[in-house]
Amino acid sequence: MAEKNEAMNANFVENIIDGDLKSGKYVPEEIHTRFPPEPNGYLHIGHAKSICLNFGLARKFGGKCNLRFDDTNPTKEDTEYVDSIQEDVKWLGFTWDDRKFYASDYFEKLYGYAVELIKRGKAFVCDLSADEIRATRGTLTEPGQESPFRNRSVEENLDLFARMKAGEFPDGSHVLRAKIDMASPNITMRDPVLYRIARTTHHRTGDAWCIYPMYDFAHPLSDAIEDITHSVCTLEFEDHRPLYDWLLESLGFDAKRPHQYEFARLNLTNTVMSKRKLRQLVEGGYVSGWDDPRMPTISGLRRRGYTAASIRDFCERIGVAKSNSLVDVAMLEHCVREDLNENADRVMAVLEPLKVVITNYPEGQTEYLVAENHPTRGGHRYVPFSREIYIEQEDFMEDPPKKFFRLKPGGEVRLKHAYIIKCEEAVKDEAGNIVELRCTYDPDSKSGGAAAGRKVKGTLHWVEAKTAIKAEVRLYDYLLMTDENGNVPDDFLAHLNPDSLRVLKNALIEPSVRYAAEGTRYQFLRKGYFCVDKDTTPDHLVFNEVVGLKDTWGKVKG
RNA sequence: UGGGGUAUAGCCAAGUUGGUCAAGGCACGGGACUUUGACUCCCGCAUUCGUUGGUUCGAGUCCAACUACCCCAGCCA
Repeated sequence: MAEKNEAMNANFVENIIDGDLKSGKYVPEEIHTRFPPEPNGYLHIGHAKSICLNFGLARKFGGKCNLRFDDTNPTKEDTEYVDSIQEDVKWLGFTWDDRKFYASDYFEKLYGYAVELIKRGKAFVCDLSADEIRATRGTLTEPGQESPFRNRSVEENLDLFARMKAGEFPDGSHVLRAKIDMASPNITMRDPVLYRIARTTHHRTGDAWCIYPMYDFAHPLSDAIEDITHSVCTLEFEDHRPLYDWLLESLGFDAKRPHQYEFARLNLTNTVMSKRKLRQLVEGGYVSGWDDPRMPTISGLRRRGYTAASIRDFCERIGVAKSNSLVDVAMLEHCVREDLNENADRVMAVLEPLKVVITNYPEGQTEYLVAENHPTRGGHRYVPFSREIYIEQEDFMEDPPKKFFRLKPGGEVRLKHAYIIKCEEAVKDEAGNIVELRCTYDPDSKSGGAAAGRKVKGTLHWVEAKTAIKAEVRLYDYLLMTDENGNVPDDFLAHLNPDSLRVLKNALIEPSVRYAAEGTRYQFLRKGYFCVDKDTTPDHLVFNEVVGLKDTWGKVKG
């Protein structure tokens, strides 16, 4: 299925690792990456790209990939998220074995490194307020000014830092800063803050600490502690690489220390990807939750019916590079279609039913017709057929355009797995709406029968009236509308698609799916792929549309 | 007259040290097949690699200048 990518091109990170292997810097087993989410939100398809890259690299080279929660900011983090993140990574098909770590595991060691940095004269405690630090940082074009506390003695810094840790100072009164260069053109290097005081209960360390390391300090050291060789992150951290290197070198890590490499994050058409915007959609009630099937979250895609394999395949196909890009969501859809075409059983469901009475079919008779479950993988089931059936409303037109291969007055059409029928009459109500079709069937045209060879142009799906199961079917369209370039404008809430969800309460489905388990995926013949939703109960089936079938006719008729 | 990045078809994206190199996928168009207008299968889709110069027998690949876009002034990550 979706994993036949041996021929895929290597991305630039693989090339770098290849180089490190060829130069003898590392042997394959040493290649070590990590996926470092902050547990402050749900994972989305953009994270999937990073997960596939990091775990994929380790798998490809025979190394390891750690799962590491970057939990250095207790004000935003919660165990709710660490649980969902683990579930999502596992579901995507990756394992960290016994290598689940937390930056908070290293708080003690990190503190030690900070002390060492002070001893080496490369960090100092600064008493400036946040506002003062900001005011003295300079601008993009002007250098900053050195803090008046920059030249404190090592002893004084050690004492102050210990007292920060001991809780002697109020939040915000002191920070530990690296002593680098206030005139650096790279703002990240202008004596960056390494530790801040925050009396917040941490989801894992509780109230043990009142000082917490900043990402820039914790990340490179966590990487080093775990023997990470290739620390892959997104483009916006490119400016931080000099600091990453400075810290490791200042603390004396050797030539095999970790190195940071950056790639472009994923952008998708018709989608927003930032945690902030996704949160707005959830909290504003625009969607039903983080796992709303229209959300680009892993949990949303999973509920929608996307397979893990199709998401992995997608991540493989889009590649990994350094240029900002916007991937057409059609690529993602293509990946599920390909997977489900191969792996989903076919079944017949009529989404918007129109009753058909076959007038020359014996009243009270029911026959069970053989129906293949899959065109190439085989398997079969029996579907009931009798005098009254339902077809799709859109499959009948009283006055159709040219090339309409479906039912029309006097026209013939094949019923999949069954007979050829001919439309004799369209029955209307007082308002002129077509409410029922009266047809005749050709008994010799039975599917698989001796005289089944007769060809008619169209083939329709259908369900038998008495045995059909009523179901709720949820049809989806893109949550957001885009401009001509495929971009969702910044005021995305003004571009919500009002028709992103359509609920059909009167769909009718063949009886074979009555006991389908949550998560089961089918192809509803001629319509698309559908997945049993978790809202399903023993007497109420609910399906989500995963993705529609490609529809050439839809394009023709416009 | 801050720094860091990126520019190859509508969208992703390959192009090792310059020499049939303009891969592949998505989308799109045409055709074949079809008891899913699906699938599958053919065929088409950049004389051109952001621009302009230059080096060279030869440049997407080297040099120069220019242009466009993205990121950075959290005690967020």
